[in-house]
Amino acid sequence: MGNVRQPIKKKAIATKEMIIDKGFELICNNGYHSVNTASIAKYANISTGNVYQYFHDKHEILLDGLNKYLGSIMFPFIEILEKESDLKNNFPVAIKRVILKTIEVKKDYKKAYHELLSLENSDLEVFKIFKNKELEATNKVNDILTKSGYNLDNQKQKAHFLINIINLVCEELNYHQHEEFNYDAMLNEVIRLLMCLFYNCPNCRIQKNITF
Amino acid sequence: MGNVRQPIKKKAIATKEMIIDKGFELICNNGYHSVNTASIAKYANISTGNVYQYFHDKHEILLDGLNKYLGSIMFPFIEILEKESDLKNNFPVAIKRVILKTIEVKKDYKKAYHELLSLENSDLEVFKIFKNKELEATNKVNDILTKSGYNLDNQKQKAHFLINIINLVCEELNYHQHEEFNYDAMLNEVIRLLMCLFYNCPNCRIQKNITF
Amino acid sequence: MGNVRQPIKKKAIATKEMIIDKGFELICNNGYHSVNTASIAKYANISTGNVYQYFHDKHEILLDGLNKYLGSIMFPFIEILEKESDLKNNFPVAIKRVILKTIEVKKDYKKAYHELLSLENSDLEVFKIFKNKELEATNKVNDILTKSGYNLDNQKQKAHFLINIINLVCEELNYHQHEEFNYDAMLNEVIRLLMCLFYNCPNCRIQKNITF
Amino acid sequence: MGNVRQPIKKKAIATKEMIIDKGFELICNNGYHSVNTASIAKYANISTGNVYQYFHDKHEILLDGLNKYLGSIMFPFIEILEKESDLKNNFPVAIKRVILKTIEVKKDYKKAYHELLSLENSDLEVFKIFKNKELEATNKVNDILTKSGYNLDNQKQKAHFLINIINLVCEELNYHQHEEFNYDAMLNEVIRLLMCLFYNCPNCRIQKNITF
DNA sequence: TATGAATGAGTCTTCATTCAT
DNA sequence: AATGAATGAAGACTCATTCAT
Repeated sequence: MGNVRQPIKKKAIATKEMIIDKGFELICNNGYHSVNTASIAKYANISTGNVYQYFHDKHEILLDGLNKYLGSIMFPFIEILEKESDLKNNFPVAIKRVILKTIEVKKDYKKAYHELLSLENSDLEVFKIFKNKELEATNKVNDILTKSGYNLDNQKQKAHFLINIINLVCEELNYHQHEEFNYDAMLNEVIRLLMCLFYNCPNCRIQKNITF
Repeated sequence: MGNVRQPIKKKAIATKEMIIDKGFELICNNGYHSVNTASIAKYANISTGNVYQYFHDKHEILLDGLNKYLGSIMFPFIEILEKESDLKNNFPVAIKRVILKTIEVKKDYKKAYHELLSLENSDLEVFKIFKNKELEATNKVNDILTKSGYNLDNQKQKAHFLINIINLVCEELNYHQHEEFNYDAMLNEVIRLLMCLFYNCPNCRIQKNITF
Repeated sequence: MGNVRQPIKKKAIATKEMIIDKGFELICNNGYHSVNTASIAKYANISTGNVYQYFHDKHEILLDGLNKYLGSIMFPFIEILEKESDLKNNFPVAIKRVILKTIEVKKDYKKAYHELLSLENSDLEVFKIFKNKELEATNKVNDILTKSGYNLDNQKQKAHFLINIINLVCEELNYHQHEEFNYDAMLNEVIRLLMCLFYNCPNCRIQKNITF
Repeated sequence: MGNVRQPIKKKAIATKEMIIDKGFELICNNGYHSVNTASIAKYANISTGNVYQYFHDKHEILLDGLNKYLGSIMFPFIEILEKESDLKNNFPVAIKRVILKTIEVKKDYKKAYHELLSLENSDLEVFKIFKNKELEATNKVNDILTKSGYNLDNQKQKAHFLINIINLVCEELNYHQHEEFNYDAMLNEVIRLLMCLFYNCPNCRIQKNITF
């Protein structure tokens, strides 16, 4: 594998970014295995060889693209949550709004979403980036919760769980629609569950003492 | 694409099954893209050309393998749950046992699990098989719940949710370990959540009436 | 690097040999680096892919070709020497005849000769094959000498030296002609030297006792 | 192919020499085909494009390097021989010393030696430079012999032969070691041969009159 | 002169599929 | 039905050289 260059001149830096952006776009839309370096070069308006000035191989383009964009594709939820000013006193309404907005944002990422999940599960390095981004997201949510006045046992795990639940719901609603399901009811159930998770529920408190 | 034969003689049927089994095994362990037809043929103890007597193409082997084995790989949970005799009166303990057993079973499927998730997200036909199997699983769980004496609102959705949550937890515990998390606490939280989902919780009942 | 097949059917065995023969011929005539697998395939009247059924890569074709042909290209001398019936009693005349015949045979290998020497010096595996063939040749010459009635000190080294000297002369006369040299005289000098090497020369016997 | 500049300013001359030196060093150590112009430029501390200010192509760097350094790599023997003051009266001891010193010097050139031999045999222009340098060396040795008081028939050819034999021995001892050979005996045989070549040997004188 | 970015033809290699027997 | 040989299109990557600044 040849050496790669660090772009120095302005135009070259732009070229490198262009390769990441266009390459990642193609990969997300058409699938990593269906995209070849020639098409990336063409789409980025450069020659094939130029790709290899800045990247060891096609894979590296993918990884750079993931590091640049994965957060906003997989966890747009964070940014949306950050804008909720009165989360603690208004949890169910706020969280429902957040979920619905997240679903909307994720609608644009349908193809990318599937392709990236596919890569996460077939490529160890991609998997690691996912884990890192997920951890980052968890920490951010935890911070938001703390800033919003929460101070819970196992709060970080709960933040993690929140993220996973939201993503699950978004997947269900955006990509996995089973026609016979009543998704509105499901959404309310989910919010009820999250209430149990984030608020002291006397019933649940009792259950806590049950050893299982 | 040549025509394929429907095997009639016993030996031919056995050959076809052998191709499915060995091919699917190789795909699960090494990845669909890394396995070529020559190695499948070799592993199945037949000649390369003979594969195409029974299958239009490599892809068909995958699909047949999925139809045959996907259920037991992705939803071993069902079989385990079926054996719990006293689910309703003993939910938290029973469900914890079920989860732990499921985790154990899934440990053996680590490679297959990732590869199949990868294919689910990159291959529409695989995706459809997943959806079918998931629906089947949901219906079975719903039946089990009914037989166990449950009669809940949105029971099917809840069954669906139960499956998703279990799978999420198994993934977390088997494949996605973040070192800093306390997985024991997380497991208990999950069970608490499932209690909220399957039992009337006064606190939650109140919340139900909140419009969000 | 993919797996290779052992040809089983007659035609396939012929195909493999054809690849070795035609590939080696092209390499010898045009140079290893100038020959590509496509041209080998074309010259052997097969498809590019078929080359890789029997060889891991281009390099393996070279090595197989060397093992098959290097001996007769580099050491045709042996076969020629074998035919001399009265070597011991007629050494100078016989050895001159052998040298001249060897030169004639080697004239046909001019291109091959240079290319192979080039590869010997740039490719460790080729180098090793050269060494093996050279040792083989040395042993054969040693046997011929013994059969011809020689029984000398360090006879094997002398055989080795004989080969090297012959090759040197052939190179000089066939490929390295400096116009200003009198090659006929040189040839006679060489034969004189070989006499010194293979016969008891009183003068030299004295020198033997000199410690240097 | 663009035109090249003849460097006039001191710095430019230094740059050109740097390219030759560093380029030739890389080629000798890593092989002509494995070294690319980018790495030569980098190693010479200039930019890629700048190489082409001084050289038409990569090949020209090689040729310039050869013209500059080939003599001292291939024929260090000359310089060593030049220092022997009493060659004629002390031939066997002197020549043995010369050979051993030459072997020592050549030990440092192992990689270069092979690479250059490889190029000699694959590149006609390189071949020509080799021939020129060899002729130069022959003439120098001839001069040394004359100055040392020799006045032999075919003295130039003998000088040429001397060089070739020395190189052969050095190769054998430095690079081609066959474990089963007794190299000390071989060295003595070689010196004995050279005695036959450079001194009137009565036995051999007789043989001279044999017509073969 | 010098820089480093850009070019694009060329090469090896893979593999699903088809063919001949 | 079965074998294993053959096909050939396609893709990743290299690198000497030229270009724009």
